[in-house]
Amino acid sequence: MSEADNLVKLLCENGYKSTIQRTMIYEILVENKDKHLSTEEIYELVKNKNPKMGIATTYRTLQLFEEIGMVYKHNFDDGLSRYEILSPNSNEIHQHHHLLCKKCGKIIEVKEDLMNSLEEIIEKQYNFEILNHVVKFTGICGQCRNKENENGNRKET
Amino acid sequence: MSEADNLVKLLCENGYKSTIQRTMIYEILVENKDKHLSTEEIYELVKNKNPKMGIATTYRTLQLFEEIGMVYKHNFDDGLSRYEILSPNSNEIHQHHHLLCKKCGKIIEVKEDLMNSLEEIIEKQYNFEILNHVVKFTGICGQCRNKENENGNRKET
DNA sequence: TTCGTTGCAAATATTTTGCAAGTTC
DNA sequence: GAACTTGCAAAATATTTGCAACGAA
Repeated sequence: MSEADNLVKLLCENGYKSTIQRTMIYEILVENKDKHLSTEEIYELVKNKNPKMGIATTYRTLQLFEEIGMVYKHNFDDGLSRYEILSPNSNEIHQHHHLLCKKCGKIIEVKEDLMNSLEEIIEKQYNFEILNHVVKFTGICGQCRNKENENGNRKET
Repeated sequence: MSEADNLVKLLCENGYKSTIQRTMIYEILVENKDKHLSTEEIYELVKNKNPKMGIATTYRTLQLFEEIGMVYKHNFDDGLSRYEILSPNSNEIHQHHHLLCKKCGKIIEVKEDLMNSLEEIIEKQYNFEILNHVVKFTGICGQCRNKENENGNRKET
């Protein structure tokens, strides 16, 4: 249970309460660190342990976890939101390079941090024909940063 | 109308017919080159010119356009698919750098191709606090490339 | 004429929300 | 005990599909 201390702390810091449901979802995410589980999949896994679990709670919890920066919400264009827990200790930017095959939908994860001549290397190393690529940065824009400073760090309602 | 020749050619090459609806959607996309219109928005714009237009056709057409590489399907996590026409003449990889604000949902487009020390520059230049970033490459994976060679270049059914 | 395409309506699928009951601090 | 959280069911939203009528080659 000591692992979950991190969760309790994060929730508390953001003005949220610790509940059995949130803890169970957290545990499932930790057990599946390296996967990209969908909301439905997470819900099913939690329901195995606690049959009373509701799907709405799962949606609400994962949304909350994203808000407090505990998970990353992937979008692989398969019509589902998929979540991956972020390492709590590192402040480094979590970097993921994914190769999404348009034909079979397979997701190939590239581990290395190849920002330079990335494309060339990927083309060769993975035999992957790059048709298109997108770089997305998620964060807080200037305007919101300013507002944050005005309002302190309170939770929105 | 000469612009649309490109559409007719692309459709024909892929075994599809040219229709009024496809042409109209193409024209709307060309008129809004630099925007990221949602399916609904495209549908509304086309319906202004042709009130008989159906939403299902819009969905089907945009799906088709993506398949033949005429458009890029953006995902900005706002629950909608957004489309942008791709320049037909250039074979270069269409590169987009987007700053997505998690709080207000604003999409800031970064025009420059800054792959090196990108983060540092963005942090300063846009006053954007980067929490996370993802690099996605869309294309064809090795397995599918091999299959393509076996099957020739036929349309899937 | 043949077969792809359209428009409508109904069906799916995912996610969100209202609300009463239950839980946490 | 006050305020937050849950579970259920209903609602909302986006997208897909069946099918008869239509249109393009």
